[in-house]
Amino acid sequence: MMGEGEGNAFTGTKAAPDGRKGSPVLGEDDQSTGRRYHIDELGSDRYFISSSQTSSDVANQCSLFPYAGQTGTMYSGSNGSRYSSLHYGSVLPPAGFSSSVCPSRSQFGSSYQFGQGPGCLYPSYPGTGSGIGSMALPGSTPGTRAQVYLCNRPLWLKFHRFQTEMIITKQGRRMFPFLSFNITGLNLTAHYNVFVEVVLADPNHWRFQGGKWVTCGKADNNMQGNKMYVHPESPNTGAHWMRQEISFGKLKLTNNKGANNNNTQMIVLQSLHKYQPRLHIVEVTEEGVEDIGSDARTQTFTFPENQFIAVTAYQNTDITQLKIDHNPFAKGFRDNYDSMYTAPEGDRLTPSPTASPRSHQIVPGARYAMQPFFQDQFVNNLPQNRFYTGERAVPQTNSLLSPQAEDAGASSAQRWFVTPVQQSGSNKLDLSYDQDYSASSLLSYGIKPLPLQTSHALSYYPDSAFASMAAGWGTRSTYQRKMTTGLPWSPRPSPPAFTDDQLAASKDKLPEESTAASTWVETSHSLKSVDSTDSGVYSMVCKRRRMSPGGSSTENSPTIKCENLTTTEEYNKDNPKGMGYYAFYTSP
DNA sequence: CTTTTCACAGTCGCGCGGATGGGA
DNA sequence: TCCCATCCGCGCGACTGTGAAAAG
Repeated sequence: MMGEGEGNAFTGTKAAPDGRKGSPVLGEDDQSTGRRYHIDELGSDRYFISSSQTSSDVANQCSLFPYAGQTGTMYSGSNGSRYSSLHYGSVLPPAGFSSSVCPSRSQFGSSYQFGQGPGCLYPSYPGTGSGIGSMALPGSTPGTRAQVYLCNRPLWLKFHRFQTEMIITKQGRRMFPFLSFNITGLNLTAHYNVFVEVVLADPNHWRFQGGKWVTCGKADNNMQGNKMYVHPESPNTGAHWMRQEISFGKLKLTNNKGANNNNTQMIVLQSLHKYQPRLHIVEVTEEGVEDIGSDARTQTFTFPENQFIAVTAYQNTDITQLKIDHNPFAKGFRDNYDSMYTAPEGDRLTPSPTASPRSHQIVPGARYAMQPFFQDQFVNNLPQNRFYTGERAVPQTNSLLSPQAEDAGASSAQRWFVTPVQQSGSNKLDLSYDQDYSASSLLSYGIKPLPLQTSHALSYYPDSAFASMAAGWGTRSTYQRKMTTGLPWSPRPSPPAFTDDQLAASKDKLPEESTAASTWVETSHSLKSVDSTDSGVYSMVCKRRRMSPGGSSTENSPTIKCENLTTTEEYNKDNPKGMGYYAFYTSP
């Protein structure tokens, strides 16, 4: 829980000098540490921010993670953009948590509804921290401190870069990306309810204007309706929750206030408002009854990259394209589904990496071996007929980028040029991964330990070597290889199970990961620059979709390559030691 | 003019029923 | 011949974004 003062600190840290909306989360997210990229479908990409359980020095944790020092309120900036409240390693006032953020079930009615009723929209944000901090609530004993991994985090980040939009309909629309978590640190035999709550992320009403999201008046804080979605498997034991991914793929969003109370599968939202999903884990009795007064048994986790604006129709074509590219249900809207990868090299819509002047800078395959596949392959895989021709002059993306991001410019590409040494390191990454999740885990997901990787192949179709993962990250690879892949949103366990040994091993690794994470943070500046640059490029490239093929031009190729380079690097940067596939938020 | 609603086409997963093959 | 398990194809429903029309 954060104090109000923490909010200031957060603002000061993140505020953009030019007054634009800063990058409250993106930049830092990308710097996430301890991220281990998992060879799996997209749903298996996880992120965690860990407060090392082996360390009692909470303060130290701040330096270990990208969000370090990002304590703050839900939103503190005048423009409402500074709402992320992250406080790793923050020492939170227990009082604030227990009463307003982590109400027992009996308190649920009001506490979990905040944001709905008049006058209760944000009160808890600045004052108590409202649980928006990506951490569990204090009060839980060290032995029961949970850690929550955000699955498919890279995908969330992709959307977040353009300001995620979620369609809401009267009959309810599923989220995509959907919320999926892995939980560790629970008591194996204790029972828990796991549920998601969606709260307003800021007090503003938003509208899409001039190619970007801008605030437009105040949010309607009178919105009634269900804001909570209890996982259908609740209640269940800690062992059960930790055994597999906890997916909320069936959670639906609606704007139908009348169909809310009866339908626990739907969360009622208001269009053009920004929301923040939160995960709650509540320890309950075996019968599923929450122990009233046991506030400490509730833990709340918030991932800022999960924020989204509810819309009845997509506003940003970038988001639309990302949805189409990654949502299996939208496969029918993908362009050149069959043709683009079956065409000869020269005829391929997607430019060959070797044809790009900058292709030599593309990160060699070895480095991509484990991670890059998860990230942004969609860009270089996009058919050229999607390339943006400048219809929108103001890339909305920029509004999400940190200011320094725009400084780095082209140099960022070279900064992330991968050397053979790095390639070697990536091989270690493979080992690292195997250690963490075992080779059997890899195999269970259909991942070949592969010899992949010439730089060419990897940079061009980086995800092709990992078809299952590609299903989520580079759906194009699916086209290319015509491989049957698991749905990216499949709730199947990943890793298959957390054995006690694995959990223990995971914990043991935390300090090491944290160390690596710290190193990464130091270089975050340049990384952010990379992100910024490529985001801008992407905005230009993919602003419009479904352009006539004749409108495309291979002149875009260099730009594409640049995007490819930077984006892939973006998700490599934090993984110098091959850790980082899994990152998690944990209670302090 | 902006926002919402609706019908639509395409894809996918699931369940059902029939066909097939092996064993008792 | 019967029983059971497995495989395959079909149909249905769920799901998606699109684009036009309606509503405000």
